[in-house]
Amino acid sequence: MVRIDEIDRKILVELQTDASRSLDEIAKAVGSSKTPVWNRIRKLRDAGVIGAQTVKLDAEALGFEACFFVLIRTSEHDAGWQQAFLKALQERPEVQEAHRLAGDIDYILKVRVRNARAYDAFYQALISEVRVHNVTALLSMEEIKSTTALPL
Amino acid sequence: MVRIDEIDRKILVELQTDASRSLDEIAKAVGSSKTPVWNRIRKLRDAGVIGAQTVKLDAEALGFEACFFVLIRTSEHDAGWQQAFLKALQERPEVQEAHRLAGDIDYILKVRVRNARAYDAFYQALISEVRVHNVTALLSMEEIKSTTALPL
DNA sequence: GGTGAAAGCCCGTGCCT
DNA sequence: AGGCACGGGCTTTCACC
Repeated sequence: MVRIDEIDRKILVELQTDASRSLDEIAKAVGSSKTPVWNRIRKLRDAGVIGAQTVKLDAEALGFEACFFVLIRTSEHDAGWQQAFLKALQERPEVQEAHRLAGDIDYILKVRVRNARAYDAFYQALISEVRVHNVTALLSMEEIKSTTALPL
Repeated sequence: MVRIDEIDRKILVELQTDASRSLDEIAKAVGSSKTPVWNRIRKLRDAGVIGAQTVKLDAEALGFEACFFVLIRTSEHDAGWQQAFLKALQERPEVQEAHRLAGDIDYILKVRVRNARAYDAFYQALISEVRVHNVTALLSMEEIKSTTALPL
């Protein structure tokens, strides 16, 4: 965990809100000026705190109208199985999130696809690649909120 | 749903991979040149297909070490309750995602907090604001994959 | 719809305080 | 470490093909 002072924090808030802002604007917003802000951003980037710069695309407008949360239970816990499962998830672009969980359910995935048929294709492909004991899919009806912003 | 041709698609792939690339680089990558690419980006932005530009921050490095998926069942389905619940979610910055679901479970949230105690504080605040019938929290042990990129 | 050039702004650096 | 000023490069526009 990195040490971050108040100005760093403000810079991150700005960048996370709108990364297209100019250095001058950010500097003014955080109460400093160009050079020090630029040095801080550079340092945060080098430290890996600031990662890739991306744009948020409108999934619905682009025809990705189905979103599933997939709860997975497995009986297999050996290293080989886990590695194969991990690889399968990394390779499939429709998997937007994957977490290993504590407790009853072993994994949760967020899967974004064009429609229910595309989800079934994904599901069939996945279970043919790796053995899973139990799969529950939760279908999203409405995305109420979606952000990657951290509550700094 | 917007009509997108092959060049638009390539531009979106480039932008969602790395939005800091220069127009020249993007133009070369998609096999076109500056001005037409710029016009397409402008059009896509105006149409709302391209949204905010953000940076990905390293949550762990910044001390956000706990991530929960929260499954919520409710018995209340009237408009007033739903509005209050929605408002509560929008206002709480630790809620990174919220979806209304089809089926047994009514809502799923993704909640990012500093630690388990912070999650409990969030949970207590939420249930004091709105009545919910049943809440299950899934604790993430490991973020295997995380992307907002659509499989264009 | 693609090319080229021109204007202005912004990034990144180096120097000075 | 913060502020200033300069050069190169990039965005954005416009006129032409």
